[in-house]
Amino acid sequence: MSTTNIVNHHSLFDQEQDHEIPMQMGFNIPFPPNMTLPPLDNCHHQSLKAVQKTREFDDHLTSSFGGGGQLLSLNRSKVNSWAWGEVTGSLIGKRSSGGDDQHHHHHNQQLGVSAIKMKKMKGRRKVREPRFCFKTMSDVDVLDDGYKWRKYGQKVVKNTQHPRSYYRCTQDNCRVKKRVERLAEDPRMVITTYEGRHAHSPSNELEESQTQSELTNFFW
DNA sequence: CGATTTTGACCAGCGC
DNA sequence: GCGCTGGTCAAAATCG
Repeated sequence: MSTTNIVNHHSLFDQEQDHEIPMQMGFNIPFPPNMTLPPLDNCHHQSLKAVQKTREFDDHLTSSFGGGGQLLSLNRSKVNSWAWGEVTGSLIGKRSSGGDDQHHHHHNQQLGVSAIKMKKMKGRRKVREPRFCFKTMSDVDVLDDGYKWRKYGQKVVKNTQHPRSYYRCTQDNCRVKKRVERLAEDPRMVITTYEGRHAHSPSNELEESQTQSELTNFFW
């Protein structure tokens, strides 16, 4: 059961016009998909407010959806995403974490880079990549979001029972990553965190239902 | 046999 | 500096 809870969310969104949703939800961040610009901080807050207004989220942006919806919360980090890469847009320095990331993450995160890549990346600056996560009640860990992912790591994080899995988009030149873990306090919950934006479409030829594609557009 | 997962090693950042 | 931690690599194992 609950193969893709995400499908259930559709019922909540379908009355909305497709092109309206991303703006309202704030995930359509006004910077190009090649991620040369940071996910502007101020955009963050406004989006959340928009979410509340539009979707009647509560103050903590946590809410149960009706009709069997299982997306319980949405969260978007404004300062905790970091990456290495070329910078063609605005540069940003490191800023302190505002503690706005997932409540279950008690600290700032920085991306690790391999030694080889490190050499290549020498001299380049840090750029933040957009990141957001959501909590889902689900039996399956990996929700089908229309993209293809390859697992590249698994780690047991401190103070948690369940390991965290790391995935990368299989598309060439797409460095979007996601990680999946179960909430320690409630193992029924799956936390999915996306990092970066796809510079391509899901390209999931078959079995991409309309529900899924709509949701895909909605999120990323 | 190519694609993907598994898994320990390795690395950078951080706090002390 | 040292140890801890989370993120990534990469070789081997496994899958389809």
